[in-house]
Parts: sequence; C-alpha cells; structure tokens
Amino acid sequence: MISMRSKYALKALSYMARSSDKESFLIADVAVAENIPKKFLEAILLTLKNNGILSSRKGPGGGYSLAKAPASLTVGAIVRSFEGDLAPVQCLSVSAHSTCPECLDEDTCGIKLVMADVSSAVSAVLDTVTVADMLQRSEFERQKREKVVDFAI
Amino acid sequence: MISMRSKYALKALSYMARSSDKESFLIADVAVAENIPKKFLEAILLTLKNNGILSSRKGPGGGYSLAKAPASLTVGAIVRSFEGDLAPVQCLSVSAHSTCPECLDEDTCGIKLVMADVSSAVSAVLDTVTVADMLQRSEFERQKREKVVDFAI
DNA sequence: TCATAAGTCTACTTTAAATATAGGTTAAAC
DNA sequence: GTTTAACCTATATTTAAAGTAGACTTATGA
Repeated sequence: MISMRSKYALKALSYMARSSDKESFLIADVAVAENIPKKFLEAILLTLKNNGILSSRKGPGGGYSLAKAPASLTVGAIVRSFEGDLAPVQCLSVSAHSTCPECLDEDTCGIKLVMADVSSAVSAVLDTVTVADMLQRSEFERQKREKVVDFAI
Repeated sequence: MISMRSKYALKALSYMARSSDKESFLIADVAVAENIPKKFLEAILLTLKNNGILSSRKGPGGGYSLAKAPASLTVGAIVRSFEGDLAPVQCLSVSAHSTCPECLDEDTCGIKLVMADVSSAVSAVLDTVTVADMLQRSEFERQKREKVVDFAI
C-alpha cells in the first residue's frame, strides 16, 4: 500500500498538469479542488519542491508550479519522494543501505534475490509512466464511460 | 517493505524445504535454526497452516510439515498469507474490496489504472517463483562464492 | 490413566509510523 | 507597512507491527 501522502501528491500534480492554462497554483485552491486536508497538502507540496518536482514563489501572486513538463514527470519520481526507494526489503535499499537486521547471510539470501526481481518489476512500471500518461489514461476511461451513457440514451 | 512475518515465514519454509530428510519440524527447532523469536514464529506457522501451506500434528512426535512440495509452493502464496492481496491501493484489493476513502471517481482514477499495472507486475514475479526456486538460486550464489574463495587460495 | 510433549488460543505490551492539526515565521508584492 | 502566501516547528491521534505471557488442548506412550 502506498501512503496517503503519495496519493495526495499524485492527485495534486495531476490537477496542476490538467489545468495547464494556469501557471501557478495556491495550496488552498488545490486542497479544495482535490479534497485534500490543506495543512497536510502544505507539507506534501513542500516535499515535492525539495525533490525538484515543484517550484514555488512566496507572496501575492505566488504559489506552486510544476518544475517540469507532465510528460517528463514520472510517477516513480513522485512516489519515491514519499516512500523512499521502493525496496521490498531493507537490504535492497540503495539510499539508507543497511542489511536486514535478521539476516544471517546477505550474499546468498534467497529472499533478497527474489525481492530484487520484484523491485525491478515495480520500477519498470513506475519509471515509465508519467503524469501525462496518467491523465491520458484517465481521460480515455472518462470518454469510454460517456460513450456508454450516450448509447444508453 | 514486506513485514517481518513474511520474511520469517519464507525463512522457516525454506529451512523445512532444505531439510527434506526430516518429515516433521518442531517450532522450537525452526526458531533456533533460523534465529526467529519462538513465540512469534508460533503465530506465523499457525497462519501458514490456516492458509493450507503447512500441516501439523500435536503431541509427542508431532510438529509441522510442508503441505505441498517446495516446487509447487509459490512465494506469492506465502507472502499473501500475511500481506493480504498485494494491492498498492485499497480500491484494487480483491478480498476486502473497498474504495479508497479519498477517491472522488474510482472509474477514471489514474492512480488506480497505474497501480493496477504495478500490482500485475508484482504478482507476475511472486506467483512464478517457488520456494524450490528460491533455494536453488540461493545455493547457486553460495557456490559462486565458494569458487571465488577457491580461486583466491 | 497419567505425565509429558507439542501445537493452539487469548490477551496484552511496546514501539514506531502515518495522518493529520495548530500556530507562528519569513519573503515578496503593492 | 500591510497583506498575501509559502515555510517551519511542534504536537496530537490513531493504527499497525512486533513481540511476550500464560493458560488450554490434543496426542502419545509408559
């Protein structure tokens, strides 16, 4: 399970990408639009900024903006901002690289070998899909639904 | 991150599969051999039994045994015994199927669409790899290391 | 049939992390 | 120099994981 932080971040960024007419977004507006607790979102957007995903300006007329185009912003980069590297076991964590506390022989640990495959599989998906892709797929589903409704009428 | 429960379960089952000369194993012995807190392992093996992965007999001469051959026991089945279905978001959980509490429109949710791909990727790995595979890969790594040592001497 | 071996069950504790909330601080615009 | 809006610090609440304690049940075999 990914955290609420990650989900809120994905929603907030999707919202910004979708409303590409605006260049800058207020925390409060995003919070209302996406139904996210404002104070919580505040911390989330700050994390995204510290990870180079958003940029910000203080004061009147300020707000947050996307630091890169939706098509070059991967879901992996966003999720990793909150979940750390997505290692299924500690010993596979590249950042805080530590051995699993219970492990007796890391080199030959079968769990590690299997989980390395899992980790690769997850990364292959998340590092490929961008926010732009997500929006597009979402829009595709919406249109599919519209059609079904039209058909019913 | 998978839980300690899952890791302990994988270790315990690997141990049993590896020691295929014995037919039955005492909790206490497995706990010592794999360095797992005995009382905790107790609960874990019970869960595995309730999931059809182990069978047991009480009383003198009793103990736990594998309910199926290591080659037909998938890592996925084991891990799912403790982590539930491995849904990255609630709305993808098949068992306790509930919508994500914060979701406004599940049908067109981009997060759900992307995470469904992640989920498939994870399952593809975990439902393919068996305990027998894990042991084999582990043994392969051990032998690789031996060779390096021989070479050094 | 009784002592012992071994799994089973219930309940609890402890610790850590996720999810928030409150309120004050700094920077920029006008 | 007042207002706007991001930024920062601290704290509360809730939940789950990890582990422990102790009593109960079932089976064996002397």
